[in-house]
Amino acid sequence: MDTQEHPSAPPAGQQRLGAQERLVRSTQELLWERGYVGTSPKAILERAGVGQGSMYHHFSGKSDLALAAIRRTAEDMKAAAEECLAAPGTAYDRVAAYLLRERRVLRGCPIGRMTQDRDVVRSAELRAPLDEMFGWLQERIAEVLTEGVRGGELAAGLDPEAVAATVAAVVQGGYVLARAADDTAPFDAAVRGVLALLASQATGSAPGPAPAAPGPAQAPHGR
Amino acid sequence: MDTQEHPSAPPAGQQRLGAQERLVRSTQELLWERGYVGTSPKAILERAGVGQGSMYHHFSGKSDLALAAIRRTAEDMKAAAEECLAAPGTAYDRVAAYLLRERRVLRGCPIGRMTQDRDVVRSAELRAPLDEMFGWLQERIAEVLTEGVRGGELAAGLDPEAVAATVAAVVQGGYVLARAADDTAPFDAAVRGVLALLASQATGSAPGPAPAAPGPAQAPHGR
DNA sequence: GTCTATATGTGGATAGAC
DNA sequence: GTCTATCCACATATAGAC
Repeated sequence: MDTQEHPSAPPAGQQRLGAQERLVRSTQELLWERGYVGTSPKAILERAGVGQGSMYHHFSGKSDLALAAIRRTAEDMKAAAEECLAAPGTAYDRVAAYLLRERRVLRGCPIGRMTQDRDVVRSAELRAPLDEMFGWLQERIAEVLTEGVRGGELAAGLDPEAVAATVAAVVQGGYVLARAADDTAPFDAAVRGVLALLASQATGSAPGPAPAAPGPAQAPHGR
Repeated sequence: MDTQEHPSAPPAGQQRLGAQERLVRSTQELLWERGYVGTSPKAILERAGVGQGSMYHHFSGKSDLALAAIRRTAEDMKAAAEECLAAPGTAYDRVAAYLLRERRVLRGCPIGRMTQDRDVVRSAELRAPLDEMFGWLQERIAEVLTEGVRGGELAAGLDPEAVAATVAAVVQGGYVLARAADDTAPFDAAVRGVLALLASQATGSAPGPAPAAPGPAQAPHGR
């Protein structure tokens, strides 16, 4: 018989993980749903199914735990974006893959959301993962666009850094518009718009197949 | 001699206003700075320089006061945007004026920020002003672009609704990127990018002067 | 109308037992 | 390592005096 006598709350889907890992994952979820100020240690503990002592043993406090969660989320997002941007195809195709990838639009971006949280932005430590993630994203998109320009697929006058920032901004702003409307339509429209503008930068004399005008962008968005 | 005997805290800049108006303005500021969850009645009262009784006399509670503040802010934003979009000039010029207008980028958008607040988005009443404001904005930009297409200034293939959503998203997303970086540069880059893409939609055979390639977008952004 | 006093819950963390 | 008990401050609202 085990000495462990407290399966108090089986945290639905994290049964076989250690307390530390459960704490990080629960925090990731709550930060996404409620933001930093809106997330209390109590809520984290309940979701993770552990007691307070457990949390303060592994982490120095709320901000320390949030730091671990934010870092984890940023890494996850980076990996998801890289999967689209590193795919085979033209530069347009790869940027389109990133823009059209399946997203639960109405939930918003777990990293972008942190940006609206005063306590996060004011802490150099908590802000660092956001800065690093978005910096990387813009550079990576710019790289793809630069390849497109060098390969003759995209117009030589295109400014890769500026358009990369535009692409990243459209996604983040699309979330904002969609949440205001409680409808994914504005997100889809914004993506469609920037893709149409980008498509018109295709030279048509590219090595690869020229991108067709983007369709209605019927990405399978969840709620 | 006046019976009023409590100039307890002169609320810096709102001296001559009634308590109700001071409460609304203080709430507008605090919602912008800290969001809905991060704003306590106590903080509002302190900034407004009034007591609790005063607040609960004019408003039923925090959410009621927030509603008044959000409505006010949405109206203000609408007026500011209309000023740019209704200006004389080509469609490109008017959209550019909106995108390049002076903004305190690192503070973010007071309306867009509400979008990240769970309690706001989940309340139909609190979300309504956001929905209405962003809906109006996108329609208004689309109108301007439609005029540009009809007048032959912009390419006939341009989709005004989609590009309008893109423009609105670039602004909102630009705020997110800038706050993550604690630097206005990503905002400026995103705006520069979308303007360059839009400029390439100009036919060059327009009635008005064809827009020059957008410059470095040295808008006088404050911190 | 506006103020102060009071009430109840929660936020975030510490102490110390097992 | 993990739990429970305890602590103080604050969030939000009500009651009632002036």
